[in-house]
Amino acid sequence: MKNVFTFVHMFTLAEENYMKAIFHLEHESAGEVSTNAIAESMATKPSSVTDMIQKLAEKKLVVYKRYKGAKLTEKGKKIAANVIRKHRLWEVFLVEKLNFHWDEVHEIAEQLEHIQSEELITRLDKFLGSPDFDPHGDPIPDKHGVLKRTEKKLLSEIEKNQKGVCVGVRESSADFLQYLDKKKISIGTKITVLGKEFFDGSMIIQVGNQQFFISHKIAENLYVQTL
Amino acid sequence: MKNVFTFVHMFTLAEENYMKAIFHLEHESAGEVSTNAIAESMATKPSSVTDMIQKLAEKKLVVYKRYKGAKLTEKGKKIAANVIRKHRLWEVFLVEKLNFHWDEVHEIAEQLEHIQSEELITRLDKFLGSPDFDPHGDPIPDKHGVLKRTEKKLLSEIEKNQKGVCVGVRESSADFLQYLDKKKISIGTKITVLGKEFFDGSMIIQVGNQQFFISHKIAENLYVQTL
DNA sequence: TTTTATTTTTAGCCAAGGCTAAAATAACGC
DNA sequence: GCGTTATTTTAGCCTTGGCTAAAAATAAAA
Repeated sequence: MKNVFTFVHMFTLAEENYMKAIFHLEHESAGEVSTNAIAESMATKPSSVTDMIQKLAEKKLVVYKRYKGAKLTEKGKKIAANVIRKHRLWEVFLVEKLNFHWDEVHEIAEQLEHIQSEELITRLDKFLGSPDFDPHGDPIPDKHGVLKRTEKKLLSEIEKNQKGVCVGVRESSADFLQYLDKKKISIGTKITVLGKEFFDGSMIIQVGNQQFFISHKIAENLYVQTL
Repeated sequence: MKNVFTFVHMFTLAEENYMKAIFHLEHESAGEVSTNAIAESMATKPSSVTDMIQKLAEKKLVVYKRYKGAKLTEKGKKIAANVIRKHRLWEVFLVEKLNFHWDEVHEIAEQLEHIQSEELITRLDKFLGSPDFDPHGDPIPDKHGVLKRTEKKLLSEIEKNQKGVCVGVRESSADFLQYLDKKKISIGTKITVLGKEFFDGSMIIQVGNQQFFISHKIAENLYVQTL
């Protein structure tokens, strides 16, 4: 079977970015995605978003009804997943091969994800050993656009005395990633919840032989797989 | 000393492509580069070129006088050399690491050369072992924009019974590169001129243990270093 | 249900980077 | 030197993807 991403049409940088944003927003909360939500996530204006989703609707990449938000079509979903696949593969490259730190790669991958060559991605994937996850623990869609679903929970959701292994981050700002580094937390790190405060959701956790306090804000941005 | 390519301003894709084209044309024949020549090399219209070189002139990237063509300033030259540096480093990556063939890499490198991150290029260069030449034998400018000058001649310029080692190609179309492959000629291949026809410039050459005829057109597109 | 607030869309404008057609300048041939 | 030809520039238009301001639709509150 031929690679699903062999499209006749190419898409502009802007189009790809819109589809990617909508894809992410659909996964955060199911159903239609609002114009405002897209605008906010892309740091642009709602009026610009309306323009673009109308164009995408004409190209059958999203389903759109006035005032009712947008939703990717199957075709749109596959294109978005492919952009995300490229983004995450490049992040692996940057970290594994060029020794970048996980908080430095996002911006560069935002550019690399738009390079147009399926052959390039096929070879890059092979070169990297066909990784399943990017350096932040996010799953890499396969060449058909399928995302491996993982059994991950937010650290904030797990109970006192339970253990988990860090599998990803919900937010990947440099600030947050640098905080995690300072605390020696990275993908694969084992975390034990020693105490949990009901009032504000803060926790005392054990990482290696260190025990320390973390706020709810931290706990709700860290994905773990319970052990 | 700080890296010369640490510019405050970023340039658009179109601006970078124009500077690159002018850089190449200046190296083909010294002096000002004509509007028409730029247009032809970029497959665009002379009127579009006039527009752009006027913008580049305002930004002090080229020197321009109406009807007199354009010439890169020192700043423009450095920017162009940096784009070329990136292009050629990426070509090395594609061939050496991803096992692309030398006739497949140009298009992809045309896209990759515009990725903006000096740190990325610094690390890529190191990862590749700081190569001096790209897969077509073209020299890679150093981080200050300096091109190593090489003692290369066209095969068509060397005399009967002389030997040379192939160091590059003047033209790098897929057709030409595939012809060379068929004849088992690549960078590093030793070539001996067994005979040379004055009338049409054709030659009989020896490559490995094969002897064969080549036209002038081939000979004037192959760079060799005489032995 | 009516008013008010919020969200979304429309209308009209802007810059970048293309294009064509026509005008201006330079170069060539005699 | 003068007309013809080739090159270059200008003027005006187009598309993409932004923006603001105002209008319209929906949602929330009274």
